Amino acid sequence: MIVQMNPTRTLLLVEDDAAIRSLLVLHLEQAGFRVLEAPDVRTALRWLDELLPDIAVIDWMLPDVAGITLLERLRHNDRTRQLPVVMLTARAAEADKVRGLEGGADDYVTKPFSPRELLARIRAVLRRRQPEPEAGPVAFGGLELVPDRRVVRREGAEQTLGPTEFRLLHFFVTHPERVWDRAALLDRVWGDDAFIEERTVDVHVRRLRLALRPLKADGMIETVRGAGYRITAIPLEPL
Amino acid sequence: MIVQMNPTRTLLLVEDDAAIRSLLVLHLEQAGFRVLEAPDVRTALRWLDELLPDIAVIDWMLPDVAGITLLERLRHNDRTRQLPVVMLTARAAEADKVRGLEGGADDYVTKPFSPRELLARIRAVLRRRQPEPEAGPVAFGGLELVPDRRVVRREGAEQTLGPTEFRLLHFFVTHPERVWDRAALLDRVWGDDAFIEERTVDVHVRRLRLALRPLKADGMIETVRGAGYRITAIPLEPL
DNA sequence: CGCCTTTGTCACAAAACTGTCATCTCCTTC
DNA sequence: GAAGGAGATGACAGTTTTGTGACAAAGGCG
Repeated sequence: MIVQMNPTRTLLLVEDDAAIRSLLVLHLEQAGFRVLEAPDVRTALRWLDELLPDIAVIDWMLPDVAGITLLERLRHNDRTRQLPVVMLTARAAEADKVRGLEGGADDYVTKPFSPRELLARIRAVLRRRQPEPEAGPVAFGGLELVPDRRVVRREGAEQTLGPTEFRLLHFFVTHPERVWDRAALLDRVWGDDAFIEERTVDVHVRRLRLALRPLKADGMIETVRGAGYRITAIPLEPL
Repeated sequence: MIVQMNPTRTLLLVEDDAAIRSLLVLHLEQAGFRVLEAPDVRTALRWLDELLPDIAVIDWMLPDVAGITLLERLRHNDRTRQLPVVMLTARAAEADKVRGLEGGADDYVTKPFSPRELLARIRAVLRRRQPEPEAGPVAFGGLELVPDRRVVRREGAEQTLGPTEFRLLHFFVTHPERVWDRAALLDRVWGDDAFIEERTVDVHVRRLRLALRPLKADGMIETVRGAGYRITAIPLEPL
Protein backbone atom coordinates (compact mmCIF):
# COMPACT_ATOMS: atom_id res chain seq x y z
CA MET A 1 0.00 0.00 0.00
CA ILE A 2 1.22 3.42 -0.76
CA VAL A 3 0.97 5.96 1.94
CA GLN A 4 2.38 8.97 0.29
CA MET A 5 3.98 8.35 -3.03
CA ASN A 6 5.45 11.65 -4.03
CA PRO A 7 5.70 12.09 -7.72
CA THR A 8 9.31 11.97 -8.78
CA ARG A 9 10.91 15.37 -8.38
CA THR A 10 13.41 16.69 -10.81
CA LEU A 11 16.39 18.47 -9.34
CA LEU A 12 18.98 20.51 -11.15
CA LEU A 13 22.40 20.21 -9.55
CA VAL A 14 24.93 22.82 -10.58
CA GLU A 15 28.29 21.94 -9.09
CA ASP A 16 31.71 21.88 -10.72
CA ASP A 17 33.56 19.60 -8.33
CA ALA A 18 33.05 16.16 -9.81
CA ALA A 19 33.65 14.40 -6.50
CA ILE A 20 31.06 16.34 -4.59
CA ARG A 21 28.71 16.14 -7.50
CA SER A 22 28.68 12.40 -7.80
CA LEU A 23 28.38 12.04 -4.08
CA LEU A 24 25.32 14.25 -4.09
CA VAL A 25 23.82 12.61 -7.12
CA LEU A 26 24.09 9.32 -5.33
CA HIS A 27 22.21 10.52 -2.32
CA LEU A 28 19.72 12.57 -4.23
CA GLU A 29 18.78 9.76 -6.53
CA GLN A 30 18.49 7.42 -3.65
CA ALA A 31 16.11 9.90 -2.13
CA GLY A 32 13.98 9.60 -5.20
CA PHE A 33 15.04 12.67 -7.15
CA ARG A 34 15.68 12.69 -10.80
CA VAL A 35 18.90 14.65 -11.03
CA LEU A 36 20.00 16.86 -13.88
CA GLU A 37 23.74 17.29 -13.55
CA ALA A 38 25.48 20.45 -14.60
CA PRO A 39 29.15 21.15 -13.97
CA ASP A 40 28.76 24.72 -15.12
CA VAL A 41 26.25 27.44 -15.80
CA ARG A 42 26.22 26.84 -19.51
CA THR A 43 25.11 23.27 -19.03
CA ALA A 44 22.62 24.34 -16.41
CA LEU A 45 21.01 26.77 -18.81
CA ARG A 46 20.79 24.09 -21.45
CA TRP A 47 18.96 21.86 -19.03
CA LEU A 48 16.65 24.63 -17.99
CA ASP A 49 15.92 25.33 -21.57
CA GLU A 50 14.46 21.95 -22.17
CA LEU A 51 13.07 21.03 -18.81
CA LEU A 52 11.97 22.99 -15.80
CA PRO A 53 13.08 21.15 -12.65
CA ASP A 54 11.22 21.25 -9.36
CA ILE A 55 14.19 22.67 -7.54
CA ALA A 56 17.76 23.71 -8.19
CA VAL A 57 20.84 23.29 -6.04
CA ILE A 58 23.55 25.69 -7.10
CA ASP A 59 27.12 25.93 -5.99
CA TRP A 60 28.19 29.42 -5.14
CA MET A 61 31.56 29.12 -6.84
CA LEU A 62 31.53 27.93 -10.37
CA PRO A 63 34.20 27.95 -13.08
CA ASP A 64 32.52 30.10 -15.69
CA VAL A 65 29.94 32.30 -14.07
CA ALA A 66 29.40 32.77 -10.39
CA GLY A 67 26.54 30.73 -9.03
CA ILE A 68 25.04 33.85 -7.60
CA THR A 69 24.84 35.25 -11.12
CA LEU A 70 22.97 32.23 -12.30
CA LEU A 71 20.56 32.74 -9.45
CA GLU A 72 19.95 36.29 -10.49
CA ARG A 73 19.36 35.21 -14.03
CA LEU A 74 16.85 32.66 -12.92
CA ARG A 75 14.95 35.24 -10.95
CA HIS A 76 14.90 37.46 -13.95
CA ASN A 77 13.29 34.99 -16.24
CA ASP A 78 9.57 34.43 -16.05
CA ARG A 79 9.82 30.75 -16.53
CA THR A 80 12.27 30.22 -13.73
CA ARG A 81 11.21 32.97 -11.39
CA GLN A 82 9.37 30.58 -9.14
CA LEU A 83 12.01 27.90 -9.19
CA PRO A 84 13.10 27.06 -5.65
CA VAL A 85 16.85 27.38 -5.25
CA VAL A 86 19.20 26.17 -2.58
CA MET A 87 22.65 27.70 -2.67
CA LEU A 88 25.71 25.68 -1.80
CA THR A 89 28.67 27.57 -0.47
CA ALA A 90 32.01 27.14 1.16
CA ARG A 91 31.89 30.57 2.68
CA ALA A 92 30.21 31.06 5.94
CA ALA A 93 30.26 34.82 5.54
CA GLU A 94 27.01 36.39 6.58
CA ALA A 95 27.20 38.93 3.83
CA ASP A 96 27.04 36.15 1.30
CA LYS A 97 24.12 34.61 3.02
CA VAL A 98 22.25 37.85 2.89
CA ARG A 99 23.13 38.41 -0.71
CA GLY A 100 22.07 34.93 -1.57
CA LEU A 101 18.75 35.20 0.18
CA GLU A 102 18.13 38.59 -1.29
CA GLY A 103 18.95 37.28 -4.70
CA GLY A 104 16.06 34.99 -4.13
CA ALA A 105 17.64 31.81 -2.88
CA ASP A 106 15.19 29.89 -0.75
CA ASP A 107 17.85 28.49 1.49
CA TYR A 108 21.54 27.93 1.59
CA VAL A 109 23.88 25.32 2.93
CA THR A 110 27.44 25.89 4.00
CA LYS A 111 30.21 23.48 3.19
CA PRO A 112 31.13 21.23 4.66
CA PHE A 113 27.68 19.76 4.96
CA SER A 114 26.29 16.30 5.17
CA PRO A 115 24.19 15.07 2.28
CA ARG A 116 21.52 14.50 4.84
CA GLU A 117 21.50 18.14 5.80
CA LEU A 118 21.24 19.19 2.18
CA LEU A 119 18.39 16.76 1.69
CA ALA A 120 16.61 18.14 4.70
CA ARG A 121 16.94 21.68 3.38
CA ILE A 122 15.72 20.66 -0.03
CA ARG A 123 12.69 18.96 1.40
CA ALA A 124 11.97 21.92 3.62
CA VAL A 125 12.10 24.29 0.69
CA LEU A 126 9.90 22.09 -1.43
CA ARG A 127 7.45 21.78 1.40
CA ARG A 128 7.42 25.50 1.89
CA ARG A 129 6.82 26.05 -1.78
CA GLN A 130 4.16 23.40 -1.96
CA PRO A 131 1.19 25.46 -0.84
CA GLU A 132 1.41 27.67 -3.89
CA PRO A 133 1.65 25.48 -6.92
CA GLU A 134 2.00 27.95 -9.71
CA ALA A 135 2.48 25.05 -12.05
CA GLY A 136 -0.69 23.11 -12.67
CA PRO A 137 -3.38 24.22 -15.03
CA VAL A 138 -6.15 26.21 -13.44
CA ALA A 139 -9.75 26.49 -14.47
CA PHE A 140 -12.44 28.98 -13.65
CA GLY A 141 -15.74 29.95 -15.12
CA GLY A 142 -15.12 28.16 -18.37
CA LEU A 143 -11.57 29.39 -18.75
CA GLU A 144 -8.58 27.16 -18.49
CA LEU A 145 -5.09 28.47 -17.90
CA VAL A 146 -2.06 26.61 -19.09
CA PRO A 147 0.94 28.08 -17.29
CA ASP A 148 3.46 26.16 -19.37
CA ARG A 149 2.47 27.93 -22.49
CA ARG A 150 0.98 31.10 -21.07
CA VAL A 151 -2.25 30.25 -22.76
CA VAL A 152 -5.94 30.64 -21.86
CA ARG A 153 -8.37 28.25 -23.38
CA ARG A 154 -12.10 28.21 -23.76
CA GLU A 155 -13.94 25.51 -25.61
CA GLY A 156 -10.89 24.67 -27.62
CA ALA A 157 -10.17 28.23 -28.64
CA GLU A 158 -6.86 29.53 -27.36
CA GLN A 159 -5.31 32.85 -26.65
CA THR A 160 -1.71 33.44 -25.78
CA LEU A 161 -1.12 36.06 -23.12
CA GLY A 162 1.88 38.16 -22.31
CA PRO A 163 3.76 37.24 -19.15
CA THR A 164 2.22 39.93 -17.01
CA GLU A 165 -1.21 39.42 -18.49
CA PHE A 166 -0.97 35.78 -17.65
CA ARG A 167 0.17 36.33 -14.09
CA LEU A 168 -2.63 38.82 -13.61
CA LEU A 169 -5.29 36.52 -14.96
CA HIS A 170 -3.82 33.67 -13.00
CA PHE A 171 -4.10 35.66 -9.84
CA PHE A 172 -7.67 36.64 -10.55
CA VAL A 173 -8.65 33.11 -11.37
CA THR A 174 -7.09 31.74 -8.22
CA HIS A 175 -8.72 34.47 -6.14
CA PRO A 176 -12.06 34.90 -7.83
CA GLU A 177 -15.09 37.02 -7.02
CA ARG A 178 -13.27 39.26 -4.58
CA VAL A 179 -12.43 42.81 -5.43
CA TRP A 180 -8.74 43.62 -5.48
CA ASP A 181 -7.53 47.14 -5.36
CA ARG A 182 -4.62 48.27 -7.46
CA ALA A 183 -2.13 48.27 -4.63
CA ALA A 184 -3.00 44.72 -3.68
CA LEU A 185 -2.64 43.61 -7.27
CA LEU A 186 0.72 45.29 -7.53
CA ASP A 187 1.74 43.46 -4.40
CA ARG A 188 0.54 40.09 -5.41
CA VAL A 189 1.07 40.07 -9.14
CA TRP A 190 4.10 42.29 -9.51
CA GLY A 191 5.62 41.70 -6.08
CA ASP A 192 5.70 44.04 -3.17
CA ASP A 193 9.05 45.37 -4.18
CA ALA A 194 7.83 46.72 -7.48
CA PHE A 195 7.56 50.45 -7.52
CA ILE A 196 5.01 51.05 -10.12
CA GLU A 197 2.22 53.50 -10.73
CA GLU A 198 -1.11 52.14 -9.67
CA ARG A 199 -2.61 53.21 -12.95
CA THR A 200 -0.34 50.74 -14.67
CA VAL A 201 -2.64 48.07 -13.34
CA ASP A 202 -5.44 49.60 -15.38
CA VAL A 203 -3.39 49.32 -18.50
CA HIS A 204 -2.62 45.70 -17.88
CA VAL A 205 -6.22 44.95 -17.08
CA ARG A 206 -7.10 46.49 -20.38
CA ARG A 207 -4.50 44.39 -22.19
CA LEU A 208 -5.84 41.33 -20.48
CA ARG A 209 -9.38 42.17 -21.51
CA LEU A 210 -8.24 42.74 -25.05
CA ALA A 211 -6.60 39.35 -25.08
CA LEU A 212 -9.73 37.75 -23.65
CA ARG A 213 -12.00 39.43 -26.18
CA PRO A 214 -11.55 36.79 -28.87
CA LEU A 215 -12.74 34.25 -26.32
CA LYS A 216 -15.66 36.51 -25.47
CA ALA A 217 -14.53 36.30 -21.89
CA ASP A 218 -13.35 39.85 -21.37
CA GLY A 219 -16.55 40.59 -19.50
CA MET A 220 -15.41 38.40 -16.66
CA ILE A 221 -13.01 41.05 -15.47
CA GLU A 222 -15.16 43.61 -13.72
CA THR A 223 -14.27 47.10 -12.68
CA VAL A 224 -15.47 48.16 -9.26
CA ARG A 225 -15.25 51.88 -9.34
CA GLY A 226 -13.29 53.37 -6.52
CA ALA A 227 -12.21 49.95 -5.38
CA GLY A 228 -10.43 47.92 -8.01
CA TYR A 229 -11.08 44.90 -10.17
CA ARG A 230 -12.34 41.40 -9.78
CA ILE A 231 -13.04 38.35 -11.84
CA THR A 232 -16.41 36.75 -11.76
CA ALA A 233 -18.02 33.75 -13.34
CA ILE A 234 -20.74 35.00 -15.62
CA PRO A 235 -22.69 33.33 -18.35
CA LEU A 236 -20.57 33.84 -21.44
CA GLU A 237 -21.72 34.28 -24.98
CA PRO A 238 -21.12 31.24 -27.08
CA LEU A 239 -17.99 31.43 -29.18
CA MET B 1 -15.84 67.83 -2.49
CA ILE B 2 -13.93 65.39 -0.40
CA VAL B 3 -14.38 61.70 -0.78
CA GLN B 4 -12.05 59.86 1.51
CA MET B 5 -12.39 56.18 0.78
CA ASN B 6 -9.62 55.22 3.17
CA PRO B 7 -9.59 56.61 6.63
CA THR B 8 -6.73 59.06 7.01
CA ARG B 9 -3.58 57.38 8.27
CA THR B 10 -1.28 59.06 10.69
CA LEU B 11 2.42 58.73 10.01
CA LEU B 12 5.29 59.65 12.28
CA LEU B 13 8.28 60.90 10.32
CA VAL B 14 11.55 61.02 12.22
CA GLU B 15 14.17 62.69 10.07
CA ASP B 16 16.65 65.39 10.99
CA ASP B 17 17.46 66.73 7.55
CA ALA B 18 14.95 69.54 7.07
CA ALA B 19 15.16 69.42 3.30
CA ILE B 20 14.42 65.75 3.03
CA ARG B 21 11.80 66.04 5.69
CA SER B 22 9.78 68.70 4.00
CA LEU B 23 10.04 66.92 0.69
CA LEU B 24 8.69 63.78 2.24
CA VAL B 25 5.98 65.61 4.13
CA LEU B 26 4.86 67.08 0.87
CA HIS B 27 4.52 63.71 -0.80
CA LEU B 28 3.13 61.95 2.21
CA GLU B 29 0.44 64.51 2.79
CA GLN B 30 -0.46 64.49 -0.83
CA ALA B 31 -0.83 60.75 -0.49
CA GLY B 32 -3.37 61.37 2.21
CA PHE B 33 -1.28 60.84 5.31
CA ARG B 34 -1.47 63.01 8.32
CA VAL B 35 2.19 63.53 9.11
CA LEU B 36 3.69 64.06 12.53
CA GLU B 37 7.10 65.60 11.98
CA ALA B 38 9.99 64.92 14.30
CA PRO B 39 13.52 66.15 13.66
CA ASP B 40 14.85 64.07 16.51
CA VAL B 41 14.09 61.23 18.81
CA ARG B 42 13.06 63.45 21.65
CA THR B 43 10.33 65.03 19.55
CA ALA B 44 9.33 61.66 18.21
CA LEU B 45 8.83 60.33 21.70
CA ARG B 46 6.73 63.33 22.61
CA TRP B 47 4.50 62.67 19.64
CA LEU B 48 4.23 59.02 20.49
CA ASP B 49 3.32 59.94 23.98
CA GLU B 50 0.22 61.74 22.93
CA LEU B 51 -0.79 59.94 19.79
CA LEU B 52 -0.07 56.51 18.39
CA PRO B 53 0.42 56.79 14.63
CA ASP B 54 -0.44 54.07 12.13
CA ILE B 55 3.13 53.78 10.95
CA ALA B 56 6.52 55.34 11.57
CA VAL B 57 9.27 56.23 9.14
CA ILE B 58 12.56 56.60 10.93
CA ASP B 59 15.89 57.83 9.66
CA TRP B 60 18.77 55.63 10.59
CA MET B 61 21.08 58.47 11.49
CA LEU B 62 19.75 61.05 13.86
CA PRO B 63 21.47 63.79 15.84
CA ASP B 64 20.69 62.74 19.35
CA VAL B 65 20.04 59.05 19.44
CA ALA B 66 20.53 56.67 16.58
CA GLY B 67 17.33 55.83 14.77
CA ILE B 68 18.04 52.20 15.30
CA THR B 69 17.96 52.84 19.00
CA LEU B 70 14.57 54.44 18.73
CA LEU B 71 13.39 51.39 16.87
CA GLU B 72 14.61 49.18 19.63
CA ARG B 73 12.91 51.31 22.19
CA LEU B 74 9.66 51.12 20.30
CA ARG B 75 9.88 47.39 20.24
CA HIS B 76 10.41 47.29 23.98
CA ASN B 77 7.33 49.29 24.76
CA ASP B 78 4.04 47.48 24.85
CA ARG B 79 2.16 50.33 23.37
CA THR B 80 4.40 50.68 20.37
CA ARG B 81 5.47 47.11 19.90
CA GLN B 82 3.08 46.58 17.03
CA LEU B 83 3.79 49.88 15.33
CA PRO B 84 4.92 49.27 11.77
CA VAL B 85 8.28 50.88 11.09
CA VAL B 86 10.10 51.67 7.90
CA MET B 87 13.74 52.60 8.33
CA LEU B 88 15.40 55.19 6.17
CA THR B 89 19.11 54.94 5.70
CA ALA B 90 22.00 56.30 3.70
CA ARG B 91 24.02 53.22 4.27
CA ALA B 92 23.67 50.44 1.84
CA ALA B 93 25.60 48.14 4.11
CA GLU B 94 23.91 44.80 4.24
CA ALA B 95 24.86 44.26 7.82
CA ASP B 96 22.79 47.28 8.75
CA LYS B 97 19.85 46.04 6.84
CA VAL B 98 20.00 42.80 8.67
CA ARG B 99 20.29 44.57 11.96
CA GLY B 100 17.39 46.78 11.11
CA LEU B 101 15.14 43.97 10.12
CA GLU B 102 16.19 41.98 13.13
CA GLY B 103 15.55 44.98 15.28
CA GLY B 104 12.01 44.75 14.11
CA ALA B 105 11.80 47.19 11.23
CA ASP B 106 9.13 46.10 8.81
CA ASP B 107 11.01 47.36 5.85
CA TYR B 108 13.80 49.68 5.05
CA VAL B 109 14.64 52.05 2.25
CA THR B 110 18.12 53.08 1.19
CA LYS B 111 18.94 56.64 0.28
CA PRO B 112 18.83 57.91 -2.28
CA PHE B 113 15.26 56.82 -2.84
CA SER B 114 12.32 58.29 -4.65
CA PRO B 115 9.38 59.45 -2.57
CA ARG B 116 7.36 57.07 -4.64
CA GLU B 117 9.46 54.16 -3.56
CA LEU B 118 9.06 55.12 0.05
CA LEU B 119 5.34 55.46 -0.44
CA ALA B 120 5.15 52.06 -2.04
CA ARG B 121 7.04 50.52 0.87
CA ILE B 122 4.83 52.26 3.38
CA ARG B 123 1.70 51.06 1.70
CA ALA B 124 3.04 47.55 1.41
CA VAL B 125 3.83 47.49 5.10
CA LEU B 126 0.46 48.84 6.09
CA ARG B 127 -1.24 46.38 3.87
CA ARG B 128 0.75 43.52 5.30
CA ARG B 129 -0.03 44.61 8.82
CA GLN B 130 -3.71 45.15 8.40
CA PRO B 131 -4.80 42.24 6.28
CA GLU B 132 -8.36 43.36 5.64
CA PRO B 133 -10.92 45.34 7.55
CA GLU B 134 -13.00 42.37 6.47
CA ALA B 135 -16.10 44.25 5.65
CA GLY B 136 -18.47 41.37 5.97
CA PRO B 137 -21.83 41.27 4.27
CA VAL B 138 -24.77 42.69 6.15
CA ALA B 139 -28.37 41.63 5.90
CA PHE B 140 -31.64 43.25 6.80
CA GLY B 141 -35.25 42.71 5.91
CA GLY B 142 -34.49 40.53 2.96
CA LEU B 143 -31.70 42.71 1.65
CA GLU B 144 -28.12 41.68 1.68
CA LEU B 145 -25.29 44.18 1.32
CA VAL B 146 -21.97 43.11 -0.06
CA PRO B 147 -19.50 45.86 0.79
CA ASP B 148 -16.83 44.18 -1.20
CA ARG B 149 -18.65 44.85 -4.40
CA ARG B 150 -20.95 47.64 -3.37
CA VAL B 151 -23.99 45.67 -4.36
CA VAL B 152 -27.35 44.96 -2.71
CA ARG B 153 -28.91 41.62 -3.28
CA ARG B 154 -32.42 40.32 -2.87
CA GLU B 155 -33.36 36.80 -3.79
CA GLY B 156 -30.50 36.52 -6.17
CA ALA B 157 -31.22 39.78 -7.96
CA GLU B 158 -28.44 42.30 -7.63
CA GLN B 159 -28.13 46.03 -7.83
CA THR B 160 -24.87 47.92 -7.86
CA LEU B 161 -24.90 51.13 -5.87
CA GLY B 162 -22.77 54.21 -6.07
CA PRO B 163 -20.32 54.75 -3.22
CA THR B 164 -22.46 57.24 -1.36
CA GLU B 165 -25.63 55.32 -1.98
CA PHE B 166 -23.99 52.25 -0.59
CA ARG B 167 -22.67 53.97 2.50
CA LEU B 168 -26.08 55.45 3.12
CA LEU B 169 -27.92 52.19 2.77
CA HIS B 170 -25.28 50.49 4.83
CA PHE B 171 -25.84 52.98 7.59
CA PHE B 172 -29.59 52.54 7.48
CA VAL B 173 -29.34 48.80 7.52
CA THR B 174 -26.99 48.78 10.46
CA HIS B 175 -29.20 51.26 12.32
CA PRO B 176 -32.68 50.17 11.33
CA GLU B 177 -36.13 51.31 12.36
CA ARG B 178 -35.09 54.51 13.99
CA VAL B 179 -35.52 57.88 12.34
CA TRP B 180 -32.43 59.83 11.38
CA ASP B 181 -32.53 63.50 10.63
CA ARG B 182 -30.49 64.96 7.82
CA ALA B 183 -27.82 66.43 10.05
CA ALA B 184 -27.24 63.09 11.73
CA LEU B 185 -27.01 61.37 8.39
CA LEU B 186 -24.53 63.91 7.12
CA ASP B 187 -22.47 63.30 10.21
CA ARG B 188 -22.49 59.59 10.11
CA VAL B 189 -22.51 58.87 6.43
CA TRP B 190 -20.57 61.79 5.04
CA GLY B 191 -18.42 62.53 8.05
CA ASP B 192 -18.67 65.31 10.53
CA ASP B 193 -16.26 67.44 8.57
CA ALA B 194 -18.37 67.49 5.47
CA PHE B 195 -19.68 70.88 4.60
CA ILE B 196 -22.80 69.98 2.71
CA GLU B 197 -26.35 71.17 2.31
CA GLU B 198 -28.88 69.12 4.22
CA ARG B 199 -31.02 68.93 1.12
CA THR B 200 -28.31 66.89 -0.49
CA VAL B 201 -29.35 64.04 1.72
CA ASP B 202 -32.75 64.07 0.04
CA VAL B 203 -31.14 63.69 -3.31
CA HIS B 204 -29.10 60.75 -2.23
CA VAL B 205 -32.07 59.10 -0.58
CA ARG B 206 -33.85 59.44 -3.86
CA ARG B 207 -30.94 57.94 -5.76
CA LEU B 208 -30.85 55.10 -3.32
CA ARG B 209 -34.56 54.47 -3.76
CA LEU B 210 -34.13 54.52 -7.48
CA ALA B 211 -31.44 51.94 -7.23
CA LEU B 212 -33.58 49.80 -4.96
CA ARG B 213 -36.60 50.01 -7.21
CA PRO B 214 -35.57 47.12 -9.45
CA LEU B 215 -35.46 45.00 -6.30
CA LYS B 216 -38.88 46.34 -5.29
CA ALA B 217 -37.29 47.33 -2.05
CA ASP B 218 -37.39 51.09 -2.40
CA GLY B 219 -40.36 51.19 -0.07
CA MET B 220 -38.16 50.22 2.83
CA ILE B 221 -36.73 53.71 3.01
CA GLU B 222 -39.42 55.77 4.67
CA THR B 223 -39.70 59.52 4.82
CA VAL B 224 -40.74 60.86 8.19
CA ARG B 225 -42.07 64.26 7.47
CA GLY B 226 -40.38 66.96 9.46
CA ALA B 227 -37.92 64.53 10.99
CA GLY B 228 -35.85 62.61 8.49
CA TYR B 229 -35.65 59.11 7.09
CA ARG B 230 -35.54 55.59 8.35
CA ILE B 231 -35.40 52.07 7.06
CA THR B 232 -38.01 49.50 8.02
CA ALA B 233 -38.51 45.85 7.38
CA ILE B 234 -41.78 45.67 5.52
CA PRO B 235 -43.40 42.88 3.57
CA LEU B 236 -41.99 43.28 0.09
CA GLU B 237 -43.65 42.53 -3.19
CA PRO B 238 -42.29 39.40 -4.79
CA LEU B 239 -39.72 40.04 -7.49
C1' DC C 1 23.78 45.31 -33.94
C1' DG C 2 18.66 45.77 -35.80
C1' DC C 3 13.93 43.62 -35.12
C1' DC C 4 10.35 42.48 -32.09
C1' DT C 5 8.04 41.78 -27.67
C1' DT C 6 6.96 43.33 -23.24
C1' DT C 7 6.20 47.12 -20.14
C1' DG C 8 5.55 51.26 -17.46
C1' DT C 9 3.81 56.05 -18.24
C1' DC C 10 1.38 59.69 -20.28
C1' DA C 11 -2.11 62.67 -22.03
C1' DC C 12 -6.69 62.80 -23.37
C1' DA C 13 -11.36 61.00 -23.94
C1' DA C 14 -15.25 58.70 -21.70
C1' DA C 15 -17.92 57.48 -17.81
C1' DA C 16 -19.38 57.70 -13.17
C1' DC C 17 -20.42 60.48 -9.13
C1' DT C 18 -21.68 64.46 -6.54
C1' DG C 19 -23.53 68.61 -4.54
C1' DT C 20 -26.83 72.27 -5.80
C1' DC C 21 -30.69 74.38 -7.84
C1' DA C 22 -35.11 75.53 -9.55
C1' DT C 23 -39.41 73.43 -9.99
C1' DC C 24 -43.12 70.48 -9.12
C1' DT C 25 -46.07 67.60 -5.72
C1' DC C 26 -48.29 66.52 -1.86
C1' DC C 27 -49.73 67.12 2.89
C1' DT C 28 -51.23 70.30 6.66
C1' DT C 29 -53.68 73.68 8.51
C1' DC C 30 -56.78 77.33 8.80
C1' DG D 1 -59.84 74.94 -0.79
C1' DA D 2 -56.01 78.27 -0.48
C1' DA D 3 -51.60 79.18 1.51
C1' DG D 4 -47.39 77.33 3.33
C1' DG D 5 -44.10 74.21 4.09
C1' DA D 6 -41.57 69.88 3.34
C1' DG D 7 -40.14 66.53 0.05
C1' DA D 8 -39.49 64.61 -4.49
C1' DT D 9 -37.70 65.32 -9.13
C1' DG D 10 -35.01 66.29 -13.10
C1' DA D 11 -31.33 68.90 -14.81
C1' DC D 12 -26.62 70.59 -14.36
C1' DA D 13 -21.81 71.67 -13.99
C1' DG D 14 -17.75 70.35 -11.60
C1' DT D 15 -14.78 66.51 -10.09
C1' DT D 16 -12.85 62.18 -9.82
C1' DT D 17 -12.06 57.66 -11.82
C1' DT D 18 -11.41 54.63 -15.75
C1' DG D 19 -10.63 53.43 -20.42
C1' DT D 20 -7.67 54.13 -24.49
C1' DG D 21 -4.15 54.77 -27.81
C1' DA D 22 0.49 56.12 -28.32
C1' DC D 23 5.31 55.97 -26.95
C1' DA D 24 9.85 55.14 -25.50
C1' DA D 25 12.87 52.33 -22.78
C1' DA D 26 14.63 47.63 -21.80
C1' DG D 27 15.40 42.93 -23.04
C1' DG D 28 15.46 38.95 -25.82
C1' DC D 29 16.98 36.89 -30.07
C1' DG D 30 18.71 36.03 -34.09
